[in-house]
Amino acid sequence: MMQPVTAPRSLKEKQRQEREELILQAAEEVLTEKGYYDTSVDEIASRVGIAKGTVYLHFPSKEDLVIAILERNAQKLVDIVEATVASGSTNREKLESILLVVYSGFFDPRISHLMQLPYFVVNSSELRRVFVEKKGCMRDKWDRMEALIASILEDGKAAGEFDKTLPTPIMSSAFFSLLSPRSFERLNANEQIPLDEFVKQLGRFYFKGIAAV
Amino acid sequence: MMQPVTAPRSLKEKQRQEREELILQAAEEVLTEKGYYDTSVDEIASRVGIAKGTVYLHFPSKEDLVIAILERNAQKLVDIVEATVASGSTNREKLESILLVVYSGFFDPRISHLMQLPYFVVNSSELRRVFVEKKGCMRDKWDRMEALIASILEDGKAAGEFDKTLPTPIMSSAFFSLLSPRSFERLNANEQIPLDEFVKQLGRFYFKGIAAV
Amino acid sequence: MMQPVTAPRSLKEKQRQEREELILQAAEEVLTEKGYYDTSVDEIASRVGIAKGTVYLHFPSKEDLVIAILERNAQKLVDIVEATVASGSTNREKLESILLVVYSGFFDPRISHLMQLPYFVVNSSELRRVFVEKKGCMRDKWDRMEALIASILEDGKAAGEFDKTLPTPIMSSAFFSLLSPRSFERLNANEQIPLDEFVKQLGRFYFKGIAAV
Amino acid sequence: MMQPVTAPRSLKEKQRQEREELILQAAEEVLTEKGYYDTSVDEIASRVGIAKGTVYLHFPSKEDLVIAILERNAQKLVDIVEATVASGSTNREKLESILLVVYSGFFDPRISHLMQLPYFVVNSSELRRVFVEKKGCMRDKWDRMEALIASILEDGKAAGEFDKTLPTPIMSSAFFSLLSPRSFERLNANEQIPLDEFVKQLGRFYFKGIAAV
DNA sequence: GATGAATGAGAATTCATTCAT
DNA sequence: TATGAATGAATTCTCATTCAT
Repeated sequence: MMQPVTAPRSLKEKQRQEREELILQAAEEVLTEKGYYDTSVDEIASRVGIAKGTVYLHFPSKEDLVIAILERNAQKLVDIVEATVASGSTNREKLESILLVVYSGFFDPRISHLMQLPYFVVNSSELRRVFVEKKGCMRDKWDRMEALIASILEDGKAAGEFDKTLPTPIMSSAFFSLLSPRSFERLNANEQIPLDEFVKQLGRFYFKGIAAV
Repeated sequence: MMQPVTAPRSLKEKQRQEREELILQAAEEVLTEKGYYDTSVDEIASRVGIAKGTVYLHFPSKEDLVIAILERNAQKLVDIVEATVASGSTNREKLESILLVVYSGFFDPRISHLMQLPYFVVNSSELRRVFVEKKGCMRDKWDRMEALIASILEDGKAAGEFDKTLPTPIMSSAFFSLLSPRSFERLNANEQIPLDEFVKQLGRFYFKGIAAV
Repeated sequence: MMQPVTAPRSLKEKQRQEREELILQAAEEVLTEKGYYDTSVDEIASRVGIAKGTVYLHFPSKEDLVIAILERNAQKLVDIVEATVASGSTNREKLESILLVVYSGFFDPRISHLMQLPYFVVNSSELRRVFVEKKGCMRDKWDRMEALIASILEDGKAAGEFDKTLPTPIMSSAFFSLLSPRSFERLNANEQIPLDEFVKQLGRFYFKGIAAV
Repeated sequence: MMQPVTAPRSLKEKQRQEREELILQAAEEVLTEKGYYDTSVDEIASRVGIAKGTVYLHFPSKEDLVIAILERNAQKLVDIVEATVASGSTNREKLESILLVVYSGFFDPRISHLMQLPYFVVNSSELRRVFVEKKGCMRDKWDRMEALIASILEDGKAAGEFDKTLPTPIMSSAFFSLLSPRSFERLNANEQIPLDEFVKQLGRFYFKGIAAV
């Protein structure tokens, strides 16, 4: 009662947070390596060095754990994209830097997961159902990113940089499609193109495609 | 009397083919709904209205069944794309018609699966291993499609239609990225854009992006 | 009615018998190679070159098929032993020749099965139950052989050749124990002893053991 | 306080050992009753009163469980035989006491399994493969027993007790053949001979058979 | 809180047996 | 009569989840 509201509590709480973070990291790791079904709670726990049961003190189910990861990643992505956008001056620069950051992230494990993981995970009736139910969380963030891109595009149109006759949704949709690092992965497997060259040319193509006439 | 010699044989064989077709269809259905791991052989069988064991008379394992579906789909896709390309006259028309046929197929269940299924299925360490081993089959077909697109793009460059300074791999990679009907699905969920309008604008954007200067 | 009792009937019947014989042979072959559970009706049928269902026209179940084989083998063994005994003149010669014929048979596939098969097959609750029930058939033959051996031993005792103070059941039991070619198999794997030398020495040992004092 | 340091550890460990022992016992029981193939992991578990999955916490597979039983039994048998041999003074006494202990064990379930189980189990192509691979374990112990018997026989020969002209392998092979309690089982079913009388007479026969001339 | 042993539903696969053709 | 496709019970093994310690 007289206790400081956050002191002893928050010590425990901090430890708790740290452990949860470790679980999330380990889970993300295994998940990316093996996909949803080949990831066992056992392996996650043993990578963290804790017991299986402890995982369940933090997340009510394997499913919830995975959802938590995806949500967190979605948030991270939004943050990165928003920060990136803020750093660009022109509308084109803003979009270019998003392109660059996402593709660079392909080799930066802290970022590459953000785009890759959903592909690895989404394929399960269980999880898909959740995505629909959790619209409030996951979907929200995705929508926010789309809105951000759309606003940049609209700004560009208003400024006469981008083609007014091309519907913004098409522009935005194309932009997202080009963002998937899978294209580059496949490309890179066959012909060795340096990443920055790839991104540069992709940008050239994209901005020519949406350029005002 | 006038019957082909293979009559009695082919009767049995025809029934066998029909049943196999039913299994493949049911499996494809469940697979698309639920993904590889949540699809049980039991459910496939019961959708066809046969016993579990019967499935194993046609396919030695669940894995083989899925592989068969993917291979068949890859072949169908190649066939469709090749036929589509043949029907176009200019290089642009050829690519435009591929775009159209793939997106139209989105609502034609016989075609929509072709592009969607691999995404749902590929995410399992088991199956991914198979894809590497089966390179001779699956990968071959995919490579063939890429080669086809690339050759159209090269022709276009030679003819002065497309931008010679843009590397063909980038053009081709971008083209494939835009092909994924997922973009449209997401788009369509939010804003109601008619499919043909979507494809038309996407084509406009793409060809402006790769147009010769 | 007026038909010859055995003519058209017996043609069919003969073919039937022949086929049954083929089935029995194939089954015995596979059974010896793989044991009861690893032998599938499918494989038996395909070795004969007939359909699985046809096997069931001859034998109501896999179990019955195996029982039939064992019974037939028991009969063959009895026949061989009885013929062998008849050919010997002294009691010792009679037993010696049984020893020899059984061990020689170890390399004669037509005989080796007779002693080996029961060991391969008997280990299944199903079959053991049957052995008890079918006492009338299998057991009978075995008993008959034991009686035959016992009578030779009794004769030998009466003739003053064998030890009267050694109970016949012990003599007979020991004789049967020594008959199992498995001992020789194991022995032969380690140290290379020629079969006839083995049998000779085994006989020497046995007859010294039961010799009259 | 006075407790050994290993207390808490060893409590868990002890329980684990106890449960494992129960599983081994139940498995041995069912195995002896039904043979390898008719023994299901389910039944073993339900005899112990635990869930199927729990069996797999102790043994990675049904096969491993059975191997564990056989190895343990082989070890027990070796131990018993070695102890028995040590207690005898003359070479004859040593062999006699082995005979006695194995046959007595026929009614002592803790011992009878040792000789019976291999016969019930070995007949499965699966397991036979394992026996070859695991030569280092199972076979080793069997070889050790054979070596022990052989050395007793050799000693007896050197001491002038046993027949020098009879090859040791034949003597040893005959001894092992006579050891199989199956002979007695059959005998006992027909004529009621007391066990110790049986063993006494069998010994008389055997030692007369190998006696020096 | 943390643990990890125990659970048991569920999945893939096999194969003796049946029966329509 | 012969066939072999179809059946489905049974088996092994896995793993998310629970709960007594």
